[in-house]
Amino acid sequence: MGVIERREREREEVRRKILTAARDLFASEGYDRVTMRRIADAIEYSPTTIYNHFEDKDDLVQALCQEDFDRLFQHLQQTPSPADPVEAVRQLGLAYARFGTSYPNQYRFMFMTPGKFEYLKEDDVSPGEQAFGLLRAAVTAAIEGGYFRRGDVDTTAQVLWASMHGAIALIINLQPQHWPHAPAAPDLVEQVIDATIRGFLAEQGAARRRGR
Amino acid sequence: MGVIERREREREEVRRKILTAARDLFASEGYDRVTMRRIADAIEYSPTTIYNHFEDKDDLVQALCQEDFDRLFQHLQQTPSPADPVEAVRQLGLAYARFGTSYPNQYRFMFMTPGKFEYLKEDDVSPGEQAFGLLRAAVTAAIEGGYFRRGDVDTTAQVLWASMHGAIALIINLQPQHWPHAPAAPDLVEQVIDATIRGFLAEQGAARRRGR
DNA sequence: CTCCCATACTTAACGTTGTTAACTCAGGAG
DNA sequence: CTCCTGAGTTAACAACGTTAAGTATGGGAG
Repeated sequence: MGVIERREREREEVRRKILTAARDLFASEGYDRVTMRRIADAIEYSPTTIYNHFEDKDDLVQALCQEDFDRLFQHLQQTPSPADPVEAVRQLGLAYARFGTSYPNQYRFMFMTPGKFEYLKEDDVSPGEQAFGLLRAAVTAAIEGGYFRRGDVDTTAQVLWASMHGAIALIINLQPQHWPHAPAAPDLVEQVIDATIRGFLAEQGAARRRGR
Repeated sequence: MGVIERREREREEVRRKILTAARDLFASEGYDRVTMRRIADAIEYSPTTIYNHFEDKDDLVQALCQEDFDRLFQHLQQTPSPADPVEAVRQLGLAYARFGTSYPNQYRFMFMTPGKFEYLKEDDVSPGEQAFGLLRAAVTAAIEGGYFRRGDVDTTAQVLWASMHGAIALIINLQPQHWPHAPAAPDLVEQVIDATIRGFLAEQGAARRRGR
């Protein structure tokens, strides 16, 4: 009697349709420019149908966000990790920035919409924390290898995160051509990650890096 | 025949009423939570009246933003500037962060709303550019004094700005208690400015700073 | 086969939003 | 006194998120 399984599969299928349609619209427009009605139009259902699968717009968009965190985690995990711990941190930062600038609308919603982080408490290990864990691990390696100055791992990781976030946020929010004396976008990202890394180098690490 | 002057004065008065009412609501709630009707209620005029003074909601909120940039500039200008150029940069960064975390809604709108920067081109020297000019000047002094490594002034200033912006953005958008292993808010700000400054110190500057 | 009912979906509506067309009406100009 | 400018209001529009009420479809029970 696989009827209930089939039903569930069909239900999941509609849910997927909604999610992908919403993601497409979302990726090209912003949060408030995407309306429930337009999502419904895109999948050729009535607007009310969406409410059979999601509590409200916030719920829908949070489900989307959940998946995006997973994508981010996978994106970071797939970047090759060089043997040099400092270079590994650098590559991780660049990959993070690549994600943010490539999918500005998703990034905006993930990290720049106030009060959207509650669901992080739901799972014990959310994708968001997993992603942060990658950075944490890289920083730990850099500290223990003597490249980074000794200090709190979490704080160091957070500072790196905050700096990169700032670069990404500026780039995707204010069109660079409008602010004073802007360097090209990828340039800013590299300058920020390099400067922040330099700020954490131990004397020994700095010497080693100079010698290469 | 001062009648037209009086009329103009009255008109300006209503305009001011709108602006201050909008600012109050705006400061306590977000951009989209403040409606034209509520602003109108607050000043005891009909909603349509606002449209006699401002093109639309964006125009109103941009006028508000204009003023906020001016406030930011004055806030930065009023912070005491120590003789040590590095310390001056540091204090400037901290003052900037204080502004951002004290007025999160204004800050959000100034720097985190996409495509709101067009008006920067209107004036030759906008308050935004003036504020950036302060940072630029401080950085120039630090470089010319031999404290900061030689390099493009604008790029260095932008990196400092981006880093601080990242710290502020994280703090005011995601409530810190929700992210993993968060340091206290002012701590993060200090850690970020210190790390970034260290990243720009010339060897000579680092030595001088160590010796104090 | 028939009745029934759960479930997926739609239609139609409500209240709220930004915005505008059409008006009222006071008061100085001629 | 008449006219006209312009600030302000009323009433409405379309679009939004959301919901109550209704329709159909299709498998299980008698």
